[in-house]
Amino acid sequence: MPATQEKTLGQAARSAAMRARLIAATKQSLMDSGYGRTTAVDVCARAGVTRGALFHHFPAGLPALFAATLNTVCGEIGARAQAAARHADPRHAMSAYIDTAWASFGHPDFKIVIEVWLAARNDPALRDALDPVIERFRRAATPELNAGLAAKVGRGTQDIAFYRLILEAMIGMALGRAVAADGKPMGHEKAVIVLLKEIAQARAAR
Amino acid sequence: MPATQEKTLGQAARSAAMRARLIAATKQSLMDSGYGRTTAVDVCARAGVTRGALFHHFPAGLPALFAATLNTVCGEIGARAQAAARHADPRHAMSAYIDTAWASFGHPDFKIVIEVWLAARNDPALRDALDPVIERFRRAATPELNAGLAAKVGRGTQDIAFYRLILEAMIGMALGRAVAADGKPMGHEKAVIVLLKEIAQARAAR
DNA sequence: AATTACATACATTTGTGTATGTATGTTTTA
DNA sequence: TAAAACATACATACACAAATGTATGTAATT
Repeated sequence: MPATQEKTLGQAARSAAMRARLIAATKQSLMDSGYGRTTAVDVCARAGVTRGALFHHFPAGLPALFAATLNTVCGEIGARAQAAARHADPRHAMSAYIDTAWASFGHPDFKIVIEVWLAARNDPALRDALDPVIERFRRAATPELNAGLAAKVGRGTQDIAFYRLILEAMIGMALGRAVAADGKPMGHEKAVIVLLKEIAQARAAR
Repeated sequence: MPATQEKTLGQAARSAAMRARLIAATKQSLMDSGYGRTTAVDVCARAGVTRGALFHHFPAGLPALFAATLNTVCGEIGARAQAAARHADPRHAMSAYIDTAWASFGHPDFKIVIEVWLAARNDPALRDALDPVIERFRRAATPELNAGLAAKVGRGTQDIAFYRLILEAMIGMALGRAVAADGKPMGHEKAVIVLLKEIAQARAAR
């Protein structure tokens, strides 16, 4: 039972657990209320604590909590991509990359990234807090800055353009899912993925 | 001079002019503050009127104003697409379509669509107000529902998948521009457009 | 004279930052 | 190894800002 566990947990572990709870509550709130309605009050209500707890663990307030949440979500996304990469067929690098990328962008959680990322555009405090996370993502997703990625997608101008096309299409589909009435997939996603793979194979066969 | 013009305008025209001013102010606010910071107070300050004027012309308040703004912006986007279509080379239907589509999605104003559209996801009142506008757009952009569009992009499963790929990539790039620090284009957009056209021609040559 | 087109004023709500209180845990010291 | 001393982890309370809806006032049109 959690009550006794909490007793025996020690304050460091308790602290980490509370941070995780607050981040999970923030994810929840972002998922079903969006950034605009994700307030400190709402998050704390979901986490079952008062704002005192939030300000204790995140003295900088909501922006810091959003940054931590985005960091967590991006970590999970990266982990999913890596897991998908393990199951991918290494004989078709580009097809494999498309699968791994869609494992990231196609996941419902990506809505969180979109919400927070878009909101940061007009909120200087949030933008500052998010900057390191965004920069980390940018480096990971830019072939010119990521040798491993470049090895997969190629280094030519055409290769990079194709890589960008893949990425932008996936972001577009992720946005479409985020604004869909119920967050359900839109139906044509699979067909687009298949088409991208066909194009990739045609390009490889050239 | 506007002062005397306003005198001789008649109340119907004045009313229309004020609505237009409020909508323009809303566009401005959405462009440089985003949805979250676009409030009735802010819009009215930009328009140089009090909230009394807003509530007079839009008794339902901000949601109605957002709907009217989105409607206006979508109209302008459609007009730009039509204008671009006139200059397009009719010999390459798909290439032409890509140009006209990018004339719409590549325009800075598309940020407004994204902001409002995404916000509507979590605001029932706004969603209700926006529903007709969104439905209109959906019908216009779905080949299965729009014969003219289907004639351009084709009716086969593959054709529609390629059409979706184009659309999603453009939406992705539009989102990227919307979240960019200064709303500037991202650099790879042109290359992606060119690549899409090449793919289109390769498909046509099959 | 009646309606339209606004402005003004007020009450209410909602969120935020901060200051202070208190219980629980942890370390230090006797 | 108690017990005192301190730190941590929250909750409570208050002052304040900003936005909203509405009600009422007033000048200009028709």
